[in-house]
Amino acid sequence: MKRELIKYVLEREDYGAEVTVAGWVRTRRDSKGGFSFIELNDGSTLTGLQIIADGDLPNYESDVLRLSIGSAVRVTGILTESPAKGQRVEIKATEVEPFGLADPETYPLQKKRVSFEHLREIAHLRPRTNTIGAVARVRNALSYATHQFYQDRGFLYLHTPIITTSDAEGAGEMFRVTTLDPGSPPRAENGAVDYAQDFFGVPTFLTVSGQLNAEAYALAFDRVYTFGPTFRAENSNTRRHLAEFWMVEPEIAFADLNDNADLAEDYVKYLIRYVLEHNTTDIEFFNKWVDETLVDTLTGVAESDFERITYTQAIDLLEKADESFEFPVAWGDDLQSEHERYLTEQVIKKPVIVTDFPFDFKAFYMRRNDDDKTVAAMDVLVPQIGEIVGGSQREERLDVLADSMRIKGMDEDHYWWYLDLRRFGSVPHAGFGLGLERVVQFATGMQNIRDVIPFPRSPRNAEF
RNA sequence: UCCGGGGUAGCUCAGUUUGGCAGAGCAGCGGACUGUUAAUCCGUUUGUCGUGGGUUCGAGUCCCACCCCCGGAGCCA
Repeated sequence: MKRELIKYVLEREDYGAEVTVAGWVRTRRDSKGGFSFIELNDGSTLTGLQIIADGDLPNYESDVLRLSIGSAVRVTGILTESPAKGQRVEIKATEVEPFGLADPETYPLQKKRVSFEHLREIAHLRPRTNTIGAVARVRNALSYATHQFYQDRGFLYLHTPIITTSDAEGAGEMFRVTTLDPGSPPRAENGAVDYAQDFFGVPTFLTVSGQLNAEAYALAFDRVYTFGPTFRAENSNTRRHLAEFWMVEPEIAFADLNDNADLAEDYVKYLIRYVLEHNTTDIEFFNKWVDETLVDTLTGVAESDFERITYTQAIDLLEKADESFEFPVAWGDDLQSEHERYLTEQVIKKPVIVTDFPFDFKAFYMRRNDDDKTVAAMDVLVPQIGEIVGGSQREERLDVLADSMRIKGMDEDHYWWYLDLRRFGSVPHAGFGLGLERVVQFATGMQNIRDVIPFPRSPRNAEF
């Protein structure tokens, strides 16, 4: 049987037409006038559709009165102008067909608000709540907008490997991938685990970034982007980190750090404008229930020019700051979270792109500046979230790259193919990584990153 | 991993200071009322007080160990 999504029904004005909808009951209120109100939600939009189920229905007693929150039902009826306040249209049911019911004694969700902490324990049912439902729609919109943004600009969507042998940046613990028996792995003569007998013949891991592979394709397609899951085995217990998260990584050839910053700014603004325009109902819901400054913040970001300062200028600002920081400010030390937040929230009060960080604490592949002290790196900082984008111009000069790798203590042989890209047709190129969940957090105002991904993976949590 | 705060009814939480019958609101259930919409009103059921030891006549409360959750920090996206 044909059915229509509720978000489209809510826009119709052809009263008297017959429509069929299906979804899950949010509430049922009985009137002693001999009929019931059923609020139905199918996830297509935040707003539910009100169903009027009259006592004359043949299965009113047997079925309608047993529909409670969480029950699945299909309804056919007449589109009607609602006589009461609260909604413009409603459905006067001619047929109510129940599917699976939900025992109200044991169904974990209730009409009242429950805490996000509790919803994480029922991650399989939480998409039926207003907030998590709205998060899912915004996340979907941001994903769609990402493809639209890059496709419109001629970028090639690139699928980079999930299983890798390289630890990309040398930073961050990785998840090992193996088919060896953890109880009794084969041993080499020296007693170490013999990975020659493992599936790939070498130690392998889940990727922490698709960047190195993306660089190879950028040097063939001019502009590419990846969009997929990445993994970090860090024991991070914060509201901003996950063990499995989705990252968008564009990589552009014939480009420098400035081009990179332009791209990042355009992209972030595009995403925010997209959800403001297309997810208005959800954003207003978040503005009302989660963060009442959200719409102002998002509008500000969409309309403002991001401030651009160098790391050295940032240190100057922090040293002049009339603020006592837990961590001291000194040129050569990385910016701490408190420093980043002070810059974007207190001093500049809008997104900031900080560039040209000291070589000492940045990755080997970042292009060294002429001052021989800094590299062409950039971080995009936004209020509340902090770092939302990290990127750099890549080192395209073979001798300099090799030198950087030696200084950082890396095995050049292992990266032979990456170095090849500098041997053959090397060009200046740049790219960045954007954590999708961080953007979902920013766009919704949701405080905890575990609430903006359907089934979060974090230390001690992989149940669903 | 470090610092801090927590874990008591299906949910949100009081009770722990000073050891002495296990509590409230909401949800659920029964009823009343009502074009209702976080409905309202009356009545009512519900407990491994995170787990394991210990002290005590007696432990939710005191002691020890461990587990888990939340916030902040580090790492980063």
